[in-house]
Amino acid sequence: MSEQDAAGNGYDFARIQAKWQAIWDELEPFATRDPDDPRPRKYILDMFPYPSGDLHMGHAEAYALGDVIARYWRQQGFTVLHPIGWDSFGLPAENAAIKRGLDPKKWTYENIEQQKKAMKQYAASFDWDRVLHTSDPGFYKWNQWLFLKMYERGLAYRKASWVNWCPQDQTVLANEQVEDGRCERCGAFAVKKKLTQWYFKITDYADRLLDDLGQLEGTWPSKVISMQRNWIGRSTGADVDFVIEGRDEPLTVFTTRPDTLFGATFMVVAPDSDLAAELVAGSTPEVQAAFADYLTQVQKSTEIERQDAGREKTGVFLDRWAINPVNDERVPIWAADYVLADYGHGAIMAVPAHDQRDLDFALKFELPVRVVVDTNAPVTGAIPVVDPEAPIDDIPSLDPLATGVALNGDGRMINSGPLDGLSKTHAIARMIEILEKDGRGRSARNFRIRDWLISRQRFWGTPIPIIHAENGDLIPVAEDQLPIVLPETEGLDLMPKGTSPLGGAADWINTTNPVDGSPAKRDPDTMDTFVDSSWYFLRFLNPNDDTQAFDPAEAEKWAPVDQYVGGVTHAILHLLYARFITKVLYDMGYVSFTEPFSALLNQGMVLMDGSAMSKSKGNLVRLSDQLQEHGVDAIRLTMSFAGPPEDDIDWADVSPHGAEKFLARAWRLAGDVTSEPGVDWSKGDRALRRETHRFLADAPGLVESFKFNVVVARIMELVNATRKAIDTGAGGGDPAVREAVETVALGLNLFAPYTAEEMWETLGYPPSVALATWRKAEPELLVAESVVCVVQIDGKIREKLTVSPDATEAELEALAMASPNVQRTIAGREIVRTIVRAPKIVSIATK
RNA sequence: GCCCCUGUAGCCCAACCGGCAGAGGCAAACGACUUAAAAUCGUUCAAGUCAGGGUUCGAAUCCCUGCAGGGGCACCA
Repeated sequence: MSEQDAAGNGYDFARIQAKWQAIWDELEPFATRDPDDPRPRKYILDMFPYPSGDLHMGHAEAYALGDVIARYWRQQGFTVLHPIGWDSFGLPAENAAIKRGLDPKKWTYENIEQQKKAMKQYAASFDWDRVLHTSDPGFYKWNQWLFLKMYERGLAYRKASWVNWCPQDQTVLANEQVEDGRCERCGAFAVKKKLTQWYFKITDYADRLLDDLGQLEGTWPSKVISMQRNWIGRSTGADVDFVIEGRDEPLTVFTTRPDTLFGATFMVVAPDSDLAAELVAGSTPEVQAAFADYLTQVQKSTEIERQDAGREKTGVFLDRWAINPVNDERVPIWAADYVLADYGHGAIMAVPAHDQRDLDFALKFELPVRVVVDTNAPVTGAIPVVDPEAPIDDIPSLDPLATGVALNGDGRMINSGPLDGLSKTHAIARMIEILEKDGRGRSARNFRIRDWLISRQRFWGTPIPIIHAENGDLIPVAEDQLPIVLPETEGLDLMPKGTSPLGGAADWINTTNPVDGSPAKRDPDTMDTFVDSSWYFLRFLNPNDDTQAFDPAEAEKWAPVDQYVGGVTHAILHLLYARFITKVLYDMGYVSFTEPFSALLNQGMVLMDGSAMSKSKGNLVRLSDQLQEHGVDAIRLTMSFAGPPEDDIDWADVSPHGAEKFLARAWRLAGDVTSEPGVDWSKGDRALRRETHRFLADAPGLVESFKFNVVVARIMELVNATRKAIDTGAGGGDPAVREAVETVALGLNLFAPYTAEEMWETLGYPPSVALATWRKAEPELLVAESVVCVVQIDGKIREKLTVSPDATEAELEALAMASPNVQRTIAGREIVRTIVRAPKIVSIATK
């Protein structure tokens, strides 16, 4: 297949691959076993895959990049933990079971075997001793343990609420799993369903999840940080209590604009909230009927319709009234679906003059609008503007009733009693003071993020370790009873029907109440698979320990993960959950750190002709075909060389064939080296040595800043220089040539491990190049003998001087002034300024 | 609507703190090899950095405006 192609000279990747796979299997160079290894440690982790069958181009990119980093740190003298496992619970296995009658367990583990083989062929330097599968009872036992710990702390709880339901997958979805109103997995429109479900209380950690993002600044992609910030969505403002006529309890609302409280002319409650139901119950029969109609209509509308900001406002008046706490005005209470039941208090004060949504609503239902901020007035920075007497200019342009545009900018308060004359920021602070003094409000914060819904009505997941007593009590399973193992699928109907298939496993679901021995049932639901992946990185430390989830002492040694590598598709879901669980484990005292992943690299996607590959688009490039055609090393190299790792790779723009040619070229160098190992480098050709050492000096920084494409380019340069030295210069026997080729092998180990091993062996060394250490550049070889100093006159280059690298500024200036070119150019001009930056540039400014 | 990122040869991409725009690759052209082509090897070619303005002795790099592309959040009070 490749005997005579790329190189025409016998570079046969298929032969090399087969040869080294066998050697690696024997040598196991990447197992991390010695607990007393004195070397510094690095934990390099690739996001573990779902066992989907074959590896695809996306895997190939991710594992190539992660492996560069793992191999790099080994070369730098670190002991590297680089494990792999499988995120092996989840819907595809179950769907395959339903569709094709396969056992999900069998399907899963067969796929894992296939992928494992492919990963080994791909030369990923994983520690194969530490493989884990989340679908092993030995793993999910600890998932159940984690659940119980969360339950003990009140962080796992059950509540009835409107949840996202996927009618296709017949299961609930977490908020994070709904995209544009659709199930992120199957694309079906999600619908709302009221169900009692298990939640993890991630909102308790919202502040810390947001604030700690600051620690990740610089080591996480700023894109991911901002996505998480957006997702958590903290707003600051105030809670304000409104007295309701005919109700003992006040109605509390959250607002980010307490300064506009004097402009609150009505209130709105979410129609699907308990509050609306209660208020309506105290109203007239006519209102009750109208409300019932409205509620039905709201619940029929899909999430998509409801989220369309441009859609016309709807609502019903409840014929109930509240009292504005600052001016004692009676304000009507409406129900409208632009207010969400599960944000804030499910109710708002409406300030139509200064909020577009409220204004739209007021215009439609002819509710009063009162301007309380003169947005035309100048705002003078931090100093409060206190001049209530100043005239309010240009009132008509300020009239939202006329323009239909709410005034949400800053300005000077008017019509607001004690706030009059203040600017927005000062008015907000002042209003909060007033409210707090009167006990009618307080400063408050709200979050966009909701609690994490973790129950799923599916079979292939971790059973929730809770027993339901006949009287409805929830009894956690005792820790020593774990794991609650999934029943066999034989005879079980896995068809989705809205309730968990586990409910149909009579032998399994029926149990006894551990308290009194009475009949009881197990919880029929399984956990979201994101629970598994939120702590799996700790399980790698001792994956077979059946006495604890992970060993805190090992965690102390290895964790947090030094470098995490994976796709940006998990920017919110997985990474947020893992951060959350890590903080919970910290609070419980199991770990001493609060962030799981110290650094994150998001690789881009592999595209074809500008769009994601898919069978239906007909632009699918099969990894197996590419490997067959060009070999593992060429594909890995292509992935690394295509561009910055976080950019998408368009397979139409890259050249695996070019990579293959280059590897053959590099490989041939090794055969042309005629000196023996151990020759004295110092006698070698100086120019080539300088190239080699420049590379040795620069490569580490480039790898550490993820400029893999540049490192590859630098290896290419070194290969080109070495080729030239062999053919037309020093010759294959020169020690500098051996030094250069050995350096190429060390560099290629990161990107093309098979070729690197083969070269290393040809050069006369025993395996493995992956365990060889990087060489230090010799400083004296890094200083150039001469450098070019540019002379600029008024920004234009007029002369280039060849000078010693340690020429002084005075020398350079003198040299520049002595140059005929310079003299000619400045003749008759007055020199205003001369700037010298030794040894690079002399810049002369004239008048 | 709010927020973020990116625009450099035909294409993918380099360029440290602002200091000679070019490292590498792809494509192309030419040459060698070949009866010829492919493959292979060698040589060569290329833009003044999206547009406009500003700061500076000096701008791809910093600032402002605009255009183009990509992404995140979005009836979140």
